[in-house]
Amino acid sequence: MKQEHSRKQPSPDKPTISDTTLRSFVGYRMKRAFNVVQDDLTATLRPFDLRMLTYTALVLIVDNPGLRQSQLADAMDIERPNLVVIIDELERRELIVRDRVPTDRRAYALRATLVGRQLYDKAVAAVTAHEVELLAGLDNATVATVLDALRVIEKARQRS
Amino acid sequence: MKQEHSRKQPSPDKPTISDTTLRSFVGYRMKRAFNVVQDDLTATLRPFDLRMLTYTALVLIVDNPGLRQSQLADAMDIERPNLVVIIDELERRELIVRDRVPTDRRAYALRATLVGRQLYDKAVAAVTAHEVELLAGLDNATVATVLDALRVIEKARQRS
DNA sequence: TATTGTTATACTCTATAACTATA
DNA sequence: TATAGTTATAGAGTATAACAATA
Repeated sequence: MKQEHSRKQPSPDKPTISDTTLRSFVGYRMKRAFNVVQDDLTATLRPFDLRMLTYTALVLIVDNPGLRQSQLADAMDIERPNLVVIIDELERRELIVRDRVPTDRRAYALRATLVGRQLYDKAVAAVTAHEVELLAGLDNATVATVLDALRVIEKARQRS
Repeated sequence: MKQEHSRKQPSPDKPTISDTTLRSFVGYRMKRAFNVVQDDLTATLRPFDLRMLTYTALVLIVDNPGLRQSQLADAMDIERPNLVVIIDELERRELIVRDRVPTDRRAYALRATLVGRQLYDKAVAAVTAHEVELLAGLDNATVATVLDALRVIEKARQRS
């Protein structure tokens, strides 16, 4: 998924396509806005050789030293098999280590290395800076309202 | 992408993983919320044998009769090659037709059939109903604020 | 030469089934 | 039996290069 959504400049000759019906859906607006956020994130993480998934995994491991792969998969809302290659990559780059858990020799305790924590610091700072720029057009109260609304939507699934 | 994000019930024995750092990012919240919205959309469209992409294409064709494939690809923000299979599927199901454009015999004018318009009506109604349910926890002013903020974020890419 | 639609191809993300080694 | 991690595999969504037909 190269996912760069290249910006086409508006071609002034062709008639514009109406997406009025779709615009009335919050889901459609969320997808379009999220595409922009994700493209920005991808570009921001590229200098660190991280993708959204490797970044997310690294952050969660730094913040939760010793967690198991199955816990991490749960937290990331992905299946265990799909986490394996992500962890493989982070381990190969010596950003994290897989420690055997003495009390349960089936499991691995994941921990970040010093290099991993240093990359974490730089990547989190870069993503923070880019988000500030991306949200520059919104005041703090609006952002707070949006975050709150997103939480309500995220939790809405359990009611269904 | 089966993408059902199965709800795991909280396991009360295991320690909970902290995602405090990630929660501070709007992008992370948007992804988690959008996953819920997309899962709901997928489930809503399943009875109509539509996916998000085929649904989006059908809506845009009904709303913009006669548009070209390249225009539709632009509107959907996907590459032309990826649209071909989507249009193939809609045409095979006789929801749309590809009419040759007399003035430019390279291009196709896309139009919905009666069956396509009927499916459109039913699908749009179903999606609308599900969105109302999904947003039940939010008042109208909040939804309006969120929609406005999403538009600002979507447009923010052009400033970068 | 440039554009429209197409084919072929590859990469990423996701899901399921089945295996191993432990418990 | 059940669980943790793994392997193999398949299906979506996306991107690029190259082609034929037409402009």
